[in-house]
Amino acid sequence: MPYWLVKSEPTDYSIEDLARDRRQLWDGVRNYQARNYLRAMQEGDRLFFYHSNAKPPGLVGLARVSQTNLIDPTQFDPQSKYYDPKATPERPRWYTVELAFERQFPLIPLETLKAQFTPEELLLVRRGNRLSVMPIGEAIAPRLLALAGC
DNA sequence: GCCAACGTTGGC
DNA sequence: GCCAACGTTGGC
Repeated sequence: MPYWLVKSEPTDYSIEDLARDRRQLWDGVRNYQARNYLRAMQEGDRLFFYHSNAKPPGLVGLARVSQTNLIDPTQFDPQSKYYDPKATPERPRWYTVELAFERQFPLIPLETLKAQFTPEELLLVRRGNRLSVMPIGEAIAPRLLALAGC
């Protein structure tokens, strides 16, 4: 089963928020590459949850894909900061998934990830990487799980 | 708060 | 289709 990584600013939506809500529509992604990864997700895939713009930034938990290929409703909402005037219900642009909380674990700081993985192994530590959704290599997932104590 | 990296927009 | 200008991300 594939693994993924999703970023979120904890002031925006944190792993604690997901633990409380149990499930959350992952709306607001407005990058085509990230969207394509979202569309490729299958129910049951697991995701590492990353806190960006945090002190320190790092991995904080695990989630699971609970629903796939959902139309992001915020694209049609003029009140939403994710509103996309070029999207119509007939021709939606933005798709996403629903996440289900699995577990929180002690922070694995970005610094540790940089020390343990090469940029080739882990997209996250690639210089200048700004993708908020990315795949995790099959060989890398067990190493991350081990670091997380899972 | 700074700024490098990167994506998007829009004029031509 | 090119590319400069601009906006955003996100580490530091």
